[in-house]
Amino acid sequence: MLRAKQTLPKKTLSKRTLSMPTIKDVALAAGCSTATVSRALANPEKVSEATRQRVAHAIAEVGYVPNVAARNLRRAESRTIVTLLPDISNPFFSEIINGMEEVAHQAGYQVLIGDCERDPGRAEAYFNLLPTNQADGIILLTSDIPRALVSHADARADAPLVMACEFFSDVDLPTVAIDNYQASAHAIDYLASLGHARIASVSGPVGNPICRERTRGYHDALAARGLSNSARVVEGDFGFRSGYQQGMTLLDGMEPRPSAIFCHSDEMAIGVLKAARQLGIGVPEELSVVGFDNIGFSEYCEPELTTVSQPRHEIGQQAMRMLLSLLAGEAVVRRQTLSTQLIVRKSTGRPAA
Amino acid sequence: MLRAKQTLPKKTLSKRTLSMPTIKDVALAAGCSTATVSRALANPEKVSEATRQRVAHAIAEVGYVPNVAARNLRRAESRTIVTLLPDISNPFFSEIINGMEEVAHQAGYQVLIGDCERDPGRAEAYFNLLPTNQADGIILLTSDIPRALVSHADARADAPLVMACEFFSDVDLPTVAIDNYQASAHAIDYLASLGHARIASVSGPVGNPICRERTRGYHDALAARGLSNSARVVEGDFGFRSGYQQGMTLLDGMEPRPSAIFCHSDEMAIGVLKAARQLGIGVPEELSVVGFDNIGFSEYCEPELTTVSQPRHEIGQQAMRMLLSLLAGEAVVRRQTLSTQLIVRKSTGRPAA
DNA sequence: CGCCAGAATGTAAAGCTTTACACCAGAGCG
DNA sequence: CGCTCTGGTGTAAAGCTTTACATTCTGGCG
Repeated sequence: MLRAKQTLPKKTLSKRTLSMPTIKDVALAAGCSTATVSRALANPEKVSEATRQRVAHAIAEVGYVPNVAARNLRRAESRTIVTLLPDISNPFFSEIINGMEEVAHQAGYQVLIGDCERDPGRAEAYFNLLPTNQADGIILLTSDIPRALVSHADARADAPLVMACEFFSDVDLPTVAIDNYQASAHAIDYLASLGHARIASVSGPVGNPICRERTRGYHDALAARGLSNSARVVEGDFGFRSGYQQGMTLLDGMEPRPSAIFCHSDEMAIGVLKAARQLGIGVPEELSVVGFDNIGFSEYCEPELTTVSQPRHEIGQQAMRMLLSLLAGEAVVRRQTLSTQLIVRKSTGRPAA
Repeated sequence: MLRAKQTLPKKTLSKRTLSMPTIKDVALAAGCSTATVSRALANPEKVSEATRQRVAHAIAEVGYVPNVAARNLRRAESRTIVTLLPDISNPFFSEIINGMEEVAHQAGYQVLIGDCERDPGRAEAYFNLLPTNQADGIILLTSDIPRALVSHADARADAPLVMACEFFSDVDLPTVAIDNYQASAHAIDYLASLGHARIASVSGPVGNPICRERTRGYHDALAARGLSNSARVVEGDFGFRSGYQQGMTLLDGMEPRPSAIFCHSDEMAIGVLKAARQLGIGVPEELSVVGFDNIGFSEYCEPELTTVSQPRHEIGQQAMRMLLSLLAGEAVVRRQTLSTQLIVRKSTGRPAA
């Protein structure tokens, strides 16, 4: 079907059939210099009203749209923020990302999502975007990256790095997160108040600081109720499968069997639910299960999951705001703690007997 | 804690404390011109072995890393591919994205994820990245965008646009997808072969071409079995909630009640499962449910979901390969169809009585 | 009236790379 | 020996914008 065109020189112009108008064309049309056009766009207050008008007209007339690459090159910035996360397929992150994008776009920034899926090399590649101005800042949604990448960052108080949800035990970055200790303790307290005396926990990776915090909250809350001797923590990886496996461990192997299980993620809680089902253990009659994150599924599993909800959208927004402030050279509150909420659904109840 | 530094001029150098070495520095160190350095990197075969060595050394010595912004400006490209999707929080897309990123990174491209979450303005903004060389191409994972954006694209055979999963009824873009008609017909056939005679369907948005295809497959498969008169299709939006609501419509309102429901997404199928549970309808004894997509959760719901699986990773890979070929000016097979698989789990069985 | 401040604008360099073109030397060949 | 290639390299322009600095002009003030 190839129409006309055929007679073209070679195979040039696959893009930009007619090359886009540049700032020069605008200057010509407006009868002023390129500098003035540039100023009219970037610092309107430095240009007279009349000129501003003429420039605006000229821009519309020639259909000018600024070449961002050239601008970024000159300004030594990219207007791009990278967010590093361990696993893009975990729905927990999507709402956070939405929050981030919302404020980023409003400020004229792009968000580049960096999936590190447990390959530390990836993280390094993304960090390398920083010194070359391919990215202006990074928001970390994972602490599972080579420490060397960030270790020097807490010295420079204005390094364009912020953590969201997670944190490092040894590097002090600006952070927005929840109080994991509190949230966990509160969940345990809730279970204890229902009468549970044997409360086990499926933790996330024990190397993960937020899991440590949660486990600390778990132990302390148990201790406060004098239930320390029944404590039992097993390790998962936040995913369905590990929840199922560890659920089996806790429910099939142990004697006496726990009457409640607190999980560090909804996916693992749902895995535990499956294990219980398979073993013929009724939830919540014989076993209570609490998850963490309040992902979409948690309302649709059987039974609906009691879980700790984080304000994910807000976490994303705040983290991005914090990073943009950092980039603007403004002072920031280096630690923001947002509140959680225990959402009680159908997977928890009083223990049998 | 602010160390030394305090005595700095103003607040300059927040980045690039020591400005990065440029290609000039390398040229100096290697005793050649910048052109030669550039060639040594981009077209090694055009440079003598000896020079190549010297350049390599010089690069290592001065710690040079190319300025991508400058390169992109000069080359009028961005090495960035945008993928437009309707909803980032839908886990269906994450595996596709992984596939895309895999081949993109290998080829030195970045993937920018564009979440259009039902705001058509967003899509337009992303399309505008194309003429300004902020993006080199777009992969569409949604057909729900203003038609004007793509309508002229099928004329130019080499427009850097490809569709994955979805397609337009009226615009003929290079596409990689499954055979939705087939896949749907196969699922219905499977249900019919179990003995089901009243098979309803929860479709995705009826304006969506892939849903039309699936519904066509549904009707034809029914007709082939002489079951046309029992056909019943209701519309959802792929999400949990709509599945639940339409499940209620089908199961609570209708007489006689369908004995099987075929859903256009796993989320909706899981919603139907919840509706059935709430109405005390046993699955699979009294009702069979089939989903679509085989998302992670489908193995962990109750009962485990029978579903149509798409090769998501491969779809992502192929789509990206196709786009990169397009960009390279190579000819491409404009329509790639990948095969699906019906994964039978526990949510389907022979109808009662 | 002369000078100065300040507003408005222009000039040109800088940001870093790629690449068209020119140049040179050496090889092969008539 | 002279010519033509060709492989290897250098020069400088181009890609587009921003911005430091220079310039012009105006009005105000002493």
